[in-house]
Amino acid sequence: MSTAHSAGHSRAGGEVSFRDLCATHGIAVTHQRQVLFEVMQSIPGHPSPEEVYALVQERIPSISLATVYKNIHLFIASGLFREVSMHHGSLRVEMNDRPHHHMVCTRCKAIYDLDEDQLGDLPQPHRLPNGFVAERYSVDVLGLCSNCQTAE
Amino acid sequence: MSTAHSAGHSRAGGEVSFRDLCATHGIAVTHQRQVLFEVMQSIPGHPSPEEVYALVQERIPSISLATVYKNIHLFIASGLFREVSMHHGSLRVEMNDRPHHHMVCTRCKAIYDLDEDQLGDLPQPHRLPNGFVAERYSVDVLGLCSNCQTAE
DNA sequence: ACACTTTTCGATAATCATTATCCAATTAGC
DNA sequence: GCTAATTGGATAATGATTATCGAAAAGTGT
Repeated sequence: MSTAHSAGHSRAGGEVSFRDLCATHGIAVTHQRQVLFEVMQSIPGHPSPEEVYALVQERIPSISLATVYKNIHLFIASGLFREVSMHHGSLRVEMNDRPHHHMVCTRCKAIYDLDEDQLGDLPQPHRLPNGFVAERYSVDVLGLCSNCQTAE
Repeated sequence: MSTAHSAGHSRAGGEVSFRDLCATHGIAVTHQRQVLFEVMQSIPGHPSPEEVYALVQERIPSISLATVYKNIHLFIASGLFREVSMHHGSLRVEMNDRPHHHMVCTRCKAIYDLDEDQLGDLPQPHRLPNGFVAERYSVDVLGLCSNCQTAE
């Protein structure tokens, strides 16, 4: 039988592609990273690190929460995943009472207000999935502020 | 001279309106709330509680950080201010690799994915203020999920 | 496969943001 | 002004995340 013996390169179904991914992104392949990656891809929605930790523990009981954090950050930095919100980690309050949106610098995390009329008209949602009722839109324009464009 | 003696009601320039605001929103008027409110309104951008605390301390050196937190939350709950981001406080990761946006329930904070084509076309930004260069848009549709619509 | 170098992992202490607690001080309503 | 209810201040407690550091595993050249 043609049992795959692709030791060197790779390219079969799923398992091997993670090695390629790591090679592409220049990070080392470890067992915990592989399992972490697979578990995260299998989770719908946007789990917290603790939730990911709990699920990975089913396969690697000895894994440490610190490892989960380290590798989630590594995956984000490598571009394998992405943060849901680029906003500051601490409570931020909106004092601008005019309707507006935000420009968020993905590098330095600065948030600038962007008046609604500077953005253009947003689509009106007819019907949203799951019976969700919209109250308003909040748009983040993600990009680089002028400072961070020049910085290396 | 017609020096205002509006002891009871109010309505002059700025200072008094805070009493009205509190009355409208059913919260008690205290010195620290008044100063906190004024300081926050004078700050551009989206300061952290620590930053607000530092500035309020200039006027009320004895104020406690806990008081700042308590009243920022009170102001948000009363509708005087609003949170910049409704997202969860902990790190959330995006595993959905298709272009999409989010529906965020303002009550239970759940985040649902919303495929890009379910939303409609977004405006193309021609030129953004401060030389900001946009990479992509991220839209949060804020509202209530089906569960929270029925809940009291 | 082997020895060596570098990176990663696991355990845990440390840090940061936020919340809870509890008593003194201040408001609100007579 | 008097009394009850609310708020403020100091600080301990909690929850999330990061730093530290020796042990284990991965990467590399042979």
